[in-house]
Amino acid sequence: MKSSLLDDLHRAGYRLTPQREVVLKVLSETREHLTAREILRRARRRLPHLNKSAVYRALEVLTHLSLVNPIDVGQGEIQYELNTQPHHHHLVCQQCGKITDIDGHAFNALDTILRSEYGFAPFLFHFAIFGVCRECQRKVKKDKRVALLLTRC
Amino acid sequence: MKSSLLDDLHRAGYRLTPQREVVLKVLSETREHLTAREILRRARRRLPHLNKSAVYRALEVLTHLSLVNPIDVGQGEIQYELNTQPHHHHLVCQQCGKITDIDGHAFNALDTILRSEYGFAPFLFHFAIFGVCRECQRKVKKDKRVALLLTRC
DNA sequence: CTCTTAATTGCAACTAGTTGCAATAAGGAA
DNA sequence: TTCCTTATTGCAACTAGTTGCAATTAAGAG
Repeated sequence: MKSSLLDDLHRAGYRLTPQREVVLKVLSETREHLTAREILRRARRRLPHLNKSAVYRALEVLTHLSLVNPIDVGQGEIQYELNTQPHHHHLVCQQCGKITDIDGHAFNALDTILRSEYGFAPFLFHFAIFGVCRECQRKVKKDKRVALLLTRC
Repeated sequence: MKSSLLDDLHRAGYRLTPQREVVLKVLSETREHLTAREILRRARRRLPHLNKSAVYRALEVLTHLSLVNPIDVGQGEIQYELNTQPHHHHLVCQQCGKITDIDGHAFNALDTILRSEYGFAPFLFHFAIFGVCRECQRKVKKDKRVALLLTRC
């Protein structure tokens, strides 16, 4: 795994640094989504003087190599996960914050249309889609503001 | 239009303030996408002591009322536009930055699947989809880093 | 192994956007 | 109109994330 990472980096003109290695290692030790702050905290156990810029820049490179997925759930900090199962997405409920993972097939038709009609090659892995989950749809009728939002959709 | 805005606000429990009015007025005077900073700059011509927090909070409320669409093109500042034509989306080329507007029909299948299979009511208006446009797809083969990214999709 | 050079890091300053709170003001009731 | 309640504002401090730059270091060449 280490040599394959090295190859990936070199093929793309990057260098293998301890900072990049430790960021990837932290992500590979959990199945959770981690924020950059949490990644920094855990990575410092191994590399105590690691700087937050290095973490953000490592995450950028690893994302570029498709080893890591950033997930913006619209609640402040961006979350990162290792790209193990490709083509899954996230449904983010704007009422309760619950995140549901779904596989990629829901996006097949969209992908086809964008490529054929617009000649556009979309990056459709790891999308966050905002909306209201089943449970919250029952509750929202009590909330005037949310009800207004839903009627406009 | 002003009385309809007032109704919309009141129905949702909000108040009509000069700050909210001037933010909407600025957006209604252009067809461009404006950043919060630019909205503040233009709004201060009418309301010189307007504060940036008020602009962000007004944009939040107007978005909630579906009068304004925020568009995150992934390049720093979020852009805002008046919600005149509903259900259009934005294809953002990550190579050249070009933004192409598309109508909503490409999302119909996705919407149907999310509702029927997951019971999830998605907010699918005004999506920004990242990818590579037709023109840039011809150029990227020269760039090792981008080529690697494309082969992984 | 040493040299070289260009990628990368750490740092500090910066940006966009958010938040807590006291002061203000919208707007309904009398 | 005046009063009252509560939403909203302005401000200042804060957060997540970015950037410019000098110092460091990966890694290929000799």
